[in-house]
Amino acid sequence: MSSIASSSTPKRAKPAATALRTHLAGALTRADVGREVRLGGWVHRRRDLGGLVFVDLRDRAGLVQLSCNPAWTPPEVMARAAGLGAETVVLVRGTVELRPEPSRDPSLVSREVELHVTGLEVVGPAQTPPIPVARKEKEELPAEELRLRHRVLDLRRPELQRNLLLRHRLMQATRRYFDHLGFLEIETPILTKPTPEGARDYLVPSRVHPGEFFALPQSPQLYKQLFMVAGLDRYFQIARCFRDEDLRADRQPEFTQIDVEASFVGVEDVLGFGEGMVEAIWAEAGITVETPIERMRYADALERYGSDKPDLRFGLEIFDATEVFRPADFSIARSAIAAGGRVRGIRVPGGASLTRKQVDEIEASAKSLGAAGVLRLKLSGGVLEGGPAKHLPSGAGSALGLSEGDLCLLLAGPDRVTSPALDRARQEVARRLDLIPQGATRFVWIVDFPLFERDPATGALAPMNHPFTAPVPEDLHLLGTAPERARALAYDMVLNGTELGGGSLRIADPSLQRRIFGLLGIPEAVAEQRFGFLLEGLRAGAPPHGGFAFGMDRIVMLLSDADSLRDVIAFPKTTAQRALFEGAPAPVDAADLAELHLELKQGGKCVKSEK
RNA sequence: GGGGCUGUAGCUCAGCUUGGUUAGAGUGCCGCACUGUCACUGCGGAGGUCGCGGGUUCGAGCCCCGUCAGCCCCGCCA
Repeated sequence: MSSIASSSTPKRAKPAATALRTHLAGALTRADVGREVRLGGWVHRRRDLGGLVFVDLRDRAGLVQLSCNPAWTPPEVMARAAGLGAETVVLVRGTVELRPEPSRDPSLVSREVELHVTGLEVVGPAQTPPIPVARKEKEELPAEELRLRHRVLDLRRPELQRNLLLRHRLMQATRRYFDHLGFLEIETPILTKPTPEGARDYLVPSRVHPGEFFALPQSPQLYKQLFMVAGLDRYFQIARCFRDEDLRADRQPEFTQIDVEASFVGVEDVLGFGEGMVEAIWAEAGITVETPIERMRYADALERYGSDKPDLRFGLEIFDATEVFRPADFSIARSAIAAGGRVRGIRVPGGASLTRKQVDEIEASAKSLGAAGVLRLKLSGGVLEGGPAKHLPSGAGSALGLSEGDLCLLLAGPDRVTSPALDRARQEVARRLDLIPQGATRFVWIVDFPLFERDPATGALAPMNHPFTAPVPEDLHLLGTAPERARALAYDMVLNGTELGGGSLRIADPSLQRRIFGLLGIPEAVAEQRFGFLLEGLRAGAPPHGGFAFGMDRIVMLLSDADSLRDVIAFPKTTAQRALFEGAPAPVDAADLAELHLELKQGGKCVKSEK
């Protein structure tokens, strides 16, 4: 386990020294040999040889071995050391010494030096821990439920401490970056107005105003725009956001965003800020980001990769095979094309080596996203093989661009269905053929998003991003004729198929904002009721402005190689939205509810008042 | 809201397929011994609501139904 102090210890002389200790245990080196030091830390492990007692002492910086030997340790200290239980907190005093030659193995967790103990005092007795902090090599982690229930113990593990340390450093790098560019870190309210945007709000009842509620913010979106109206010019915040949606490995009900907004900017300015930020954050993690970051239009991303968050670490680009199939007497393709769909697919170089079973699995994952089935073709011995082959004219193999040994996976249907299925198929193939280079980082900006999307059921327009997103100026004329074709001044940053963040330029003109609300079918009165305070701001004279928000937790997760957001958040919630350590949520006293003017429906339980 | 996986000692797991004597292992814990260990070693010991409830059966950790919890996915979510 590597020291977590080496990278975090500031360049001050004795950062660790306090009234009770002189050094960090894990930071002692050969240079300290001969020093009389005092340490404080946790008993990681104890090895009692009878006449000799060794203790691995752990603090934030790492481990050091305490050597208790009657030659230098008083008898009562020997006895105390022999009785130490795991995770007990002790203060020790002694001399730093080089370890005897044969045992001076720097690869040992307790390294080259040890402490010859002359004094030892238990200051924080500990119960036997219900889950182990000191794990043996290859020992499995305890069940996640137990890790979350006993979170303090879990947080003692160097792995989690390293994640939180990295998180801290990335946050500081973010702050330095924006500070240097003149951005002000300004806090926004946590108790705000309920603003339905699709996601569910967490509501907080008002005691003072019966029947009225605050909401926890889903993001500081409206407030940051108002900062621009106020003339603060450049704002950022590492902001907590709340959304009452179901969880995933990469989703928590409360999460942290790097939230940014700036005035008198164009798209290039904002993309530049985002690019510089990513450069600074990745640099802090020791990774150089190649700039400028590649850009791809939304339409191209969907056409070539089937997704607005394409993974560019491998090829397998989607191509259109509709013209090859159009003349063919092949009912699957024919009916799809007749219904306005297309035949699209991917060529897998050397993919003929995939087994039938593997391709079946790939098909199953495509089907799980709504695809009817996957057509397979492969070129083997110059002959096109596979289900659709006999319906295709000779030479179809080269028309499809296939080489010997290639596999071709095709889907027929509307893009709405085939795109996500092909995206999934790309990933499944890449994983099975090991096409993803280790350590590759492929950033891409996705630009030219549509302003609206149509609800497939009702045909109603909905904002692709949010209703304050500005249209591309050249597309303004489309608002009256074909609004679904209008593009937005919006952008997302994608890394390796994961969306890191996104943003847009906002509408500064109240009349354009009114027009957008009109297209969205939001009556003026409703708009005023929901977003009145933003609209009032716009009417007060708003500068052109725009910004973005990036998911901090997700960034830390990627850079710390964690599998779950829960490993980069100190006190996370379970997938059922419970905090096992604190025991939240919890029923409350009936009297407290009454004071909030709330009553539970039948089935709800509250605590009986004892007042 | 829907689907899947998991739940046995403090912890990690075996036992379940094919119901049948006293439910095992490693580790941790307790005791004894041990002067250079570092996953210390050796000997001994304690430790079980087989998640919970119901059912089938002469008999259930094992089969069936329900339920709770954790995780993963779809829906939802930027």
